[in-house]
Amino acid sequence: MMVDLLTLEGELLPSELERPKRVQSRSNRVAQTVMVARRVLEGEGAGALTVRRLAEEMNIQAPSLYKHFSCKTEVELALIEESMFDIGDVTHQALHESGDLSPIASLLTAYRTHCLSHPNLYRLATSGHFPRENLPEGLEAWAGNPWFVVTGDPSLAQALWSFAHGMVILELDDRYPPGSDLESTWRAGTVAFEQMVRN
Amino acid sequence: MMVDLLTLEGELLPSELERPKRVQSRSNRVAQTVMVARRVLEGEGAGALTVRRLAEEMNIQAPSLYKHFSCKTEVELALIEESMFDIGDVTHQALHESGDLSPIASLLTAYRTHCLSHPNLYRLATSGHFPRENLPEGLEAWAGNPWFVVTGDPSLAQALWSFAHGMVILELDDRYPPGSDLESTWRAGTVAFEQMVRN
DNA sequence: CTAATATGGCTAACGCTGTTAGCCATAACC
DNA sequence: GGTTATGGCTAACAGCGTTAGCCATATTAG
Repeated sequence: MMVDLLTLEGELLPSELERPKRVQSRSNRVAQTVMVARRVLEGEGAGALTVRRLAEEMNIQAPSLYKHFSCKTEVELALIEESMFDIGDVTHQALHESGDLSPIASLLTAYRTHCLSHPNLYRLATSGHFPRENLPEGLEAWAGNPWFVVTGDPSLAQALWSFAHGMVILELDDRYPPGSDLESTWRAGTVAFEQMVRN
Repeated sequence: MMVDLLTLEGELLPSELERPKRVQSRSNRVAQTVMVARRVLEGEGAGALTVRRLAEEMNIQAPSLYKHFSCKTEVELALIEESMFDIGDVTHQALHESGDLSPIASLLTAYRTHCLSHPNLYRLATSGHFPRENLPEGLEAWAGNPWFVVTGDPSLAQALWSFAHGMVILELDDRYPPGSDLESTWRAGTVAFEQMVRN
């Protein structure tokens, strides 16, 4: 992982990458479809996100959508891209508004709060095959950079992100035994990684 | 989380729970179906696991399967149960065969190795809605116990498991940037949690 | 031993999914 | 003004999980 460095507050910190641009701008109809898709997905879950349902929401017939998209996964790709931009924005912001929290705690809190409030979008964006080739260049690196910033180490960054994703996805899927004190679990993980950057 | 304690090697360690029994034994045809389902799923992925395909493998017609299962998810439930037993066995064994590794390192290594070598079964067992109500009583607690044993604390146990699951599922879905040094990432996470139990 | 019942196959079909082919009206362009 | 691209439409296909209903065999009850 190649990363530029700059001096910030006397410490060597990874520079913040530039927010990438979308590959190609969307036509009106495409943008509208993605909007509708997002609303349906977030409101009613992946099961409701069907081609016919999207068409119905736009008052056209299902096959007409194929004049704008080559397949359903292309719509989902747009949603994944939006989700990654959103998460990137939220996590970058958490770096600048840590308050009295440690950078790691701030990042984790922001990540958890945002992702849990967009469960279906998060699941879509983080489960199954990752369409790396069809995403804007630099998006993945930009979205992942905050994890590197707060740890200062690529391996620790990935480990921290893995912990955060595991927590979120398991919480979303109701995977922890009933009555689990997840606040405490987040705290335990936070401390574990905080201890790693102090040394 | 209520856990019995016993004295082991001078330390207070959580007792190992008893391996639960299956709720009801399977008829021949049911057992055969689950076997076939597992083979198809592991060999060709979730997309190949269709009712018609299962029937074809057994030389019967698709609707005939409904004489043995009320729905497809019941077959998947059996696979989830098997997967949890397998993972539980592997992780419990890792506790007794740590070698020169720390208990945490041993557990994580065993978990990673096993889960990565059964990708489709792991995805099925750990993604989406968790059918807690339809699993054998005690299975969840038994399978989760090793995480508690190596940490000595429920919150730390859940945090460690979340890290491990995040790592495995993200690795399975090819979610880490190409060229990532995942060995190093596992090591970083391992150290982070090991440091938490020393203190 | 016979009659009733349960077991486990079968075919046909339904409603849903994503998707394709092909037709046609309007809009834009040389 | 003729040509082409845009973006609708209907009809239809294959595959999905699933249901209804029929029927032969196996098991059990009287």
